[in-house]
Amino acid sequence: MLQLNYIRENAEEIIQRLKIKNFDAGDIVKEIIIKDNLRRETQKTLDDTLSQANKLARQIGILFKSGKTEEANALKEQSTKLKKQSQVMGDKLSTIIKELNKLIVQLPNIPHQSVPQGKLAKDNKIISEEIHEIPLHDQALPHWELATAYDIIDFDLGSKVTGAGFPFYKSKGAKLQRALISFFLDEAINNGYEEYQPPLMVNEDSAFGTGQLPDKDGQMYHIESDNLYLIPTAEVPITNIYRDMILKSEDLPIKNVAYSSCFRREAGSYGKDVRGLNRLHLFDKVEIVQVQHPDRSHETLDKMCEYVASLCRKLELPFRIAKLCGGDLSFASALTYDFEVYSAAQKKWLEVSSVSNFESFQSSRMKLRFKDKDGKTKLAHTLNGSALALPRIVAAILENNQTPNGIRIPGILHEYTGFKMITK
RNA sequence: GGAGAGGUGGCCGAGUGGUUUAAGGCGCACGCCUGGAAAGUGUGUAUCCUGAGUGAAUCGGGAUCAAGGGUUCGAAUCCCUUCCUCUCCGCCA
Repeated sequence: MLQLNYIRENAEEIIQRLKIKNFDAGDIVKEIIIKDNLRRETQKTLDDTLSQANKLARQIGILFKSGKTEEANALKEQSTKLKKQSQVMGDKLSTIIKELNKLIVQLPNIPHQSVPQGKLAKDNKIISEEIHEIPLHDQALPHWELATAYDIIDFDLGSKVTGAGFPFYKSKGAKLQRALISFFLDEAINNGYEEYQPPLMVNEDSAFGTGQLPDKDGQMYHIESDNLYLIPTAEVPITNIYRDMILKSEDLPIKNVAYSSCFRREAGSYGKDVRGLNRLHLFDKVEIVQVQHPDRSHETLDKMCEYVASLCRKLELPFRIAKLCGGDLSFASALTYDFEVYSAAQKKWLEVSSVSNFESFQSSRMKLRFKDKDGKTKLAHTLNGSALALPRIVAAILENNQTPNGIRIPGILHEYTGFKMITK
């Protein structure tokens, strides 16, 4: 969420820069400024009235104590009147504030200066590519067929027991999942991240804090009886650790890593893009989260990207990095790099990680602040990235490493899997 | 799930309707003292909104004692609702 002061002072610039996100903020910003003026006016009148009432109440107290009951009773009448006034104004003020918040929450984060123009994913700018030849044999199969052929993932069983998009992983398929999770966690820990194991459900405040509510409401599973949300990513609980906190500047950067299941309704997606592991309602992911000083957050974003790239390299996967264009950038993000690995049998690039700097957008919602060296309290910057999401990595590993004799496991994982090949 | 006790500043803790403008302590920061330190001593020590000044210091108003509502001229204090913590019982991996 953008800061009210910032909107007030930079209205024109905000409108211009949000155009890169293909968002027309003109009307909303105008209305915010009008509402905000009204808010301040109303607040001033209310505060003055309350101030009078407070003074009177004190006087009455003193009069009662010194036995001047009649005088006190006379003042009471005045005080009652003021009270009624302030009640009316208070209601008005809270209505205005509610309306104002509703408006502010509609504004997406401002894209970083470097975000390229564009509307769709095809307008994203590929900024680097590390590819190598994947020699596939004649009978090469897409991963969903490999999964059945080697009996390592069972999609039908998932459909029977739960529904589409909830696969079972079996035997070496299950072991491969565990191996990847451990590998990703160990790598992150070696890079200075602290491991957390978060709750898989969060309350409404947390879902709002990281920006899932109100705009992605339908994408989360909601448990109505307890008003809890199943997390779509560990980003939500891990970032919300710091909600309503004022950190010390020496606490920064905070580097956390968490493995979690991720639950996504994925309402409205069908077709060949969702085959096999390409899109699931439930999947596993290791997520890295950082809280950083505003001056250093973009430097940190680059480091996080370099880290994610190192994972792809170690897994011997061809990958490329795209800087998202304005139109593809998420609501809360200022700058995002997408990582895609090449899945040879599908002949497709699969998105496996999204590394973003939210700048102060999440912090503002969460009231995540820090005391800077100059003694001032400022909003911190938050960043996160998948490092990495399992299903598509698994898809790419299976497809790219298939041989007539079985599926080869990348060397770096051998100590985690305990086997080098998946055979029939 | 049932019964009971609670939730006060960074932390501990006093406070059951009116100089509480939240005591006192610890911690922290700065100063004094000291050859240096400890001890001692003094001062300061939340957040948000807002007005004047003005992108500084400063001065003023309002809000916040888990959250929200209510009673009252006046609420940390009384009442209601929700959330959370602890103890006992029940259930249970």
